[in-house]
Amino acid sequence: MKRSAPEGTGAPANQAPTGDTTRAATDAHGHIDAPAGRTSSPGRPPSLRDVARLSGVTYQTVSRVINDSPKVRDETRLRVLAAIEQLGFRPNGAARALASGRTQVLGVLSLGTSAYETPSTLEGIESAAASAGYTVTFAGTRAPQLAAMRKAVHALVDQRVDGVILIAPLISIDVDALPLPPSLPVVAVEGAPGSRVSAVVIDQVGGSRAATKHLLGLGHRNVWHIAGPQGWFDSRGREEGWRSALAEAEIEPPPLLVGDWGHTSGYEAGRILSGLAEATAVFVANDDMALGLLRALHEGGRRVPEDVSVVGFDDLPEAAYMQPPLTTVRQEFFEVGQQSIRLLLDQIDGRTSAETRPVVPTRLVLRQSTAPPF
Amino acid sequence: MKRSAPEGTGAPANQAPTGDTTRAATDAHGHIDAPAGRTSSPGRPPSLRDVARLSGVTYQTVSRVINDSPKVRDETRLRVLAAIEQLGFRPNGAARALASGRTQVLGVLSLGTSAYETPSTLEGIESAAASAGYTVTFAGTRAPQLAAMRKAVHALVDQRVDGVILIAPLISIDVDALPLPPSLPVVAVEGAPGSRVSAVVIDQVGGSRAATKHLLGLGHRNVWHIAGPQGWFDSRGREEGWRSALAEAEIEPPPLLVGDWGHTSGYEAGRILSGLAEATAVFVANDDMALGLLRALHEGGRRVPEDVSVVGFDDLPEAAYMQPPLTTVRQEFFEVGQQSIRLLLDQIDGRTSAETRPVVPTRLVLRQSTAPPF
DNA sequence: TACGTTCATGTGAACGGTCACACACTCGTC
DNA sequence: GACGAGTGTGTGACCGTTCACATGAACGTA
Repeated sequence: MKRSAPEGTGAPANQAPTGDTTRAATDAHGHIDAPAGRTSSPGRPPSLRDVARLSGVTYQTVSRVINDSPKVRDETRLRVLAAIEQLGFRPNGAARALASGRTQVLGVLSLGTSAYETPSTLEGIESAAASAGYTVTFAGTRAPQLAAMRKAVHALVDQRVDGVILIAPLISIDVDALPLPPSLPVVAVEGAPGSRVSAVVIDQVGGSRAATKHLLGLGHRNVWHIAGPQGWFDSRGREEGWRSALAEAEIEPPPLLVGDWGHTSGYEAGRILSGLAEATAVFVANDDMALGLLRALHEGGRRVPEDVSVVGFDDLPEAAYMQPPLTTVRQEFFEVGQQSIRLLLDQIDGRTSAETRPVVPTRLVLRQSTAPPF
Repeated sequence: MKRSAPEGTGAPANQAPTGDTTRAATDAHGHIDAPAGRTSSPGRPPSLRDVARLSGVTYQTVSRVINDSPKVRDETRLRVLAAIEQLGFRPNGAARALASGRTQVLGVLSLGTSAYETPSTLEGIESAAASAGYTVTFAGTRAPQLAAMRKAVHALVDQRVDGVILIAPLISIDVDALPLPPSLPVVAVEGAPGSRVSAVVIDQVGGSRAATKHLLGLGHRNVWHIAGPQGWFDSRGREEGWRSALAEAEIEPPPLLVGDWGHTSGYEAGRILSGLAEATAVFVANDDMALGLLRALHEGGRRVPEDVSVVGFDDLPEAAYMQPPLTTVRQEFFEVGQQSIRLLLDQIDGRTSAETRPVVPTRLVLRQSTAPPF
């Protein structure tokens, strides 16, 4: 029933491509047509062949037109474009992909999208991809279990995406264990160093050093740190920056507090710190935890910045409106997204990019949550 | 270069259909090859035919196996599965889509993804879609201009997605003006009432009424409102709920303040309200603006909730950690995502869902930003 | 013994494009 | 006046599946 033979359109094949303007005019479909719609389709959307038939050329010529081939006479092109418009023709991506071997789709593999950073990075990815003519598909996993990740990879591979961006900032994720075809271009965001994939990294260490040194420079004798969960590249980098700045000042680091990125864990760390009179400066691994800390400090009767100075990391939009406005380290997530696409397209197009591991800078944004001690 | 004739296998054009088991056995390239990987592929990923050849059946049988057809002998199935495993075969989605007419991909059309609500909804969409065997593709626009939206729609249509979820809470967006094929299932999240698409809506009005009545119930003589930008369904619904609650109490609504959802606009509205002694209760259209308001009130020396009561909308994760913890109206974004997928799948599978316009409830979450006046 | 059934597998034709090449024309050139 | 070089357009094969149907073997049953 589906596969019916092409059948008597009644129109004899025209030999002279007259390009008759009169015809074009009379047939101008600019008029307000019946409410039903412009394409009186029998069911299946129009194909190259339908357009070809209507405009009196072969499907190949139509193909040339939709691909902007220069080898088409202007007159012909116009005729074809009119037919395309009239029929509401849109090329079939699946057929294209099958024939050409390229899908013009990029895959993003991530571990959940509710954190602020991910969607923001995604925006960068999406916009950069779009301007290069690519669409973006997501395959998420909430759990960083290998099995789930494999499944997500399969979804992408089955779709034959032209490239993959891997947002998997967990140290435990072994990129090489993922069932990615060796020929598939891959770019990792944060992490997976040493493996075959190139990566975009954020200058975590630099930002953390700047934050810690800022507090030290204010005159604090020591700086406490609320770290992110173990196993994250981000946590590690930030802790490292903090340690290195302290080491440089020859200060023995105080005990490390560890959170899980969430507000609550920052709050809990804050309960502990509230009781410690010597804790006059705290560098928190992200703004969310910093918010929790701020609240705990407030409840504990310790004023910020008079009694305790706080520096966060991320520069979320709300950081400027916290109580007090939070001094923090800004990360350019959008740029991360853009850069990762750039890198990926380089791989796809066989360009050998000079830098395989671009570092996106961070910068300290001073607001009102820090002050000299006393 | 790509289309090289099948060559140098030494095998003369075989007249016997490929299913020759003997040949398959001798020619089995399944031998343990160099550590490089399991598939000694010449370039192109393995296809049904490759698997068929290796396992001594026809491509059709392999097709049956990967589609779990019951009409395959167990022994055969095992043999095929082994070959699939050995070759690392993965079905080609494009070819599948072309032949079957279904892509198993759902499209999401939105206007940017950095707001909290969108990614959260997206998560719901993604997880529900995944468990139904669908992948999700995004087509974003930052600008709600029709031209940009059309382009995004085209990206989805060209991909031949099986259905579309439209996140476009702007009243001005005319769904029917989008170049969506009439046969394509579409579900809108919030809005676009009256058009051919079904929609998932959030009980904005109910939530707002609850918020306003709560403030009134506390003894406030009046309730001010900081609304979202004009042109959003959300803004409208929240304003409506507020108005209706006031009307019910026979209170003349105070002048409306209008923001743009951002922290800053809430802050600015707050500067105004700080100077107004009679403004003892404020219902803000979202938590972000509420945060700005809180900050402005603090700077203006007005205590919350002692001098001014504040209720927000959304229940962002940070609401509980604001200063003071914010009483707000909770929206279940994740559920919105799930519901929209459910509705969409109903359309795709031709199920006639009982409800075409499910309403996701909201609920007032009491915290510490409200109190009786004085 | 012949014969319809059932189960397992094979066959050929789509699906809607792209690719490499072949085929007319129309020129300018010697 | 035949010839090589563009142009623009057509032709056939192929991409990797699914679909509808054909075929063949094993099995009762008349």
